[in-house]
Amino acid sequence: MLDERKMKILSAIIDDYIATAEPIGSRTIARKYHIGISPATIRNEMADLEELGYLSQPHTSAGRIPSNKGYRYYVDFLMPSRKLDEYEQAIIKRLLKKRVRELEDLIEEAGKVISKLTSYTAIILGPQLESSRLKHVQIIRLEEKKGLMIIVTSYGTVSHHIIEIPQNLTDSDLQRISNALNSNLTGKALEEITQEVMNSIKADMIEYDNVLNVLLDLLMENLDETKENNRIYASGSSKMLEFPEFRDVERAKNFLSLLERQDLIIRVLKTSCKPHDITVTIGSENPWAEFQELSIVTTGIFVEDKNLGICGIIGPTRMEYSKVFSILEKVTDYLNKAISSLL
Amino acid sequence: MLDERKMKILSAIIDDYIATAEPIGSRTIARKYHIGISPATIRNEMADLEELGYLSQPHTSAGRIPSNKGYRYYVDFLMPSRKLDEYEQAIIKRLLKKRVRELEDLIEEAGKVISKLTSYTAIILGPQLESSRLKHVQIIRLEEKKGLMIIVTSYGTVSHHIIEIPQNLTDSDLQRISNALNSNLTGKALEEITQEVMNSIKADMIEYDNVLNVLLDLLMENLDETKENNRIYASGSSKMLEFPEFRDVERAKNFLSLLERQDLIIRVLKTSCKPHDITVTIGSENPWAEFQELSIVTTGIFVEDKNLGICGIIGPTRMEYSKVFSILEKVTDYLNKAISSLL
DNA sequence: TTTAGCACTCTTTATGTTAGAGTGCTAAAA
DNA sequence: TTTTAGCACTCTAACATAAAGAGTGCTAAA
Repeated sequence: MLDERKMKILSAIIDDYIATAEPIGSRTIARKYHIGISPATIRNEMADLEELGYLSQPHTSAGRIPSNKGYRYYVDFLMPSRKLDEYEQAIIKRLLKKRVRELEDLIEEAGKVISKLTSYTAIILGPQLESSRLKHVQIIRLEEKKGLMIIVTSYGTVSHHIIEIPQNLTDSDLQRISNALNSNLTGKALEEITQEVMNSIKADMIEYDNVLNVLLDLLMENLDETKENNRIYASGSSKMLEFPEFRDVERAKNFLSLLERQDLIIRVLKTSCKPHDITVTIGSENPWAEFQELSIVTTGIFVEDKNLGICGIIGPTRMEYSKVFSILEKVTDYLNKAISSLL
Repeated sequence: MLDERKMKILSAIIDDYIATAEPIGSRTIARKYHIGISPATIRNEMADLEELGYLSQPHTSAGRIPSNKGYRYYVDFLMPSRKLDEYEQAIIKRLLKKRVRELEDLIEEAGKVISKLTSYTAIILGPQLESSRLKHVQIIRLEEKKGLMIIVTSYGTVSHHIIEIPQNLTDSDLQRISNALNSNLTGKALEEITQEVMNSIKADMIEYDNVLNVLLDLLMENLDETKENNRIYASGSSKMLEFPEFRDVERAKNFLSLLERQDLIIRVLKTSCKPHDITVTIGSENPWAEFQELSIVTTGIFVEDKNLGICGIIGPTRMEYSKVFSILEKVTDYLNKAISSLL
């Protein structure tokens, strides 16, 4: 644990660096943040902080910048808590008022709000449906041999799939099959609906024999597709180019291509996100090398202990953590309320 | 009309500039493209071409670069037609094989293929549903007071909307209403379903009186939402940063924020796209100033004379037009086939 | 323990210089 | 009349050099 004076200095350096993106020297600290000690003393303390690993120096005669360890200490102990200003409050409140009828739209809107308010890139991972329960299945005929299979989950997500209707099933057959599927499967978690369950349904309804087989296989397939609802919504990526960190086009390009690698982003979000808490992953704390100079702040969206998605922000390690925390907290707060009213 | 020698020179300059992004001088042309005349003669011709507006000079002692007018002439008269290589053929063919069951997925895939093959940004505007016909409407009950309204169009697009089911309608009521809606509305183009049509249905089914009113209003609302299916899919934007045109971060940022302005992009696509033809809009030919240094190549996706979407490429004016044309042509070709088989 | 003073380091910015590419013009050649 | 060689001229990009500025670490005094 650092002593109070070191904390003050570290805090001042990080605050300043977050604001200016420039290495900061002893003189500046003494002038701008009146800690009541001379630059020389600050220099000594800074040398200590560097030795302890909280700061680093781009080159011998430059000021100091925070290291990842420094940011970590800042986030854990030093970061001031921050109230939202009226503008931010207003924008977030408007989220709730938007006429949104589906979970996915809501989540997308939330992403836009977050990126708008923070200027960082918001990444939102849609509802994880493994633990959702099946609410309704229905097969509707569209044409002679084409139908629509609709799957509704307890999270309010709807997925539809155009399917081939085998042979000459009548409409009432379809209805009966739909009913049977519903009475057997409704209320089950998606992950509980396994091949065995399907087999037992098949056994119960041998009258339809292989026609049913085909439909059940299709359902199974579509359920799997539904489960893997790993759609992510990223918004506000162009704003990131305003940060001096990305003044170099090469870096900007790397960042943007990173965002296009959906699979990687999904894994990162999932590993970094701890339930019921805002999690920060700073630079090299991230196991993927591509994120060396980026920080990720995530929080889960939970309603009734169900994980309905992950809300994240990705930005340079020099990030306004304090602002990001306050906004992320508020948005997920509102999101939770909005979702509850939606379910 | 230019004489043949001027055409050759203009052609060489544009080909070279497209490949290298460097102003090109008389000496280089004489060396690389053996037209059989000396640099001095080429210089004279270049001065003529500049006076005619086909070329311009970044500064007095630099080579020439094509002007917008030059590109226009190139695209209209000079551009070599180009065959796809095997790799490109293979990638495009794979499009058809992808197991895709919905129009929108297909369109999205096509966008990815285009951006992959061209390295420019592909922008695809989803099916314009105004002229599509209603294929099926159905209301399904999910809970006591919640239902799902499903709208299927003749283009194979499905849209669903969670709605409140008013009062205590029974399931068979819902079925009857669905049937009535279907028999009255199926086959009608979406744009034909007006308030008047709705009113006449209301008149036919007074038994349900205001309950029906509510549902019909909801349907109307949702149809409107369905019609405005202006979803665009952009892919491959990060690759654009590799072009020297975007080596300046400021330009890169402008380009990326441009892409985020969906409404503008939609308008641009719609105005630039002429039916059944590949259209090129070069730089300032575009009425929107933001596109000064960009070119847009678009083509409509038509099946049975119905516009099912617009396929576009956006890139720097220094674009490999020839390549883009060949790829765009082939992709929409395949797309048409794939869509026909889907409908 | 703190601070003033100072020599030293390193980057950034400005300035000047040079090499190279390309042009336009003129006069000779075809 | 058209083409070409030659040449003076222009402009940029690249490099070297110098000066200014910011910041440090160390020493010695407070």
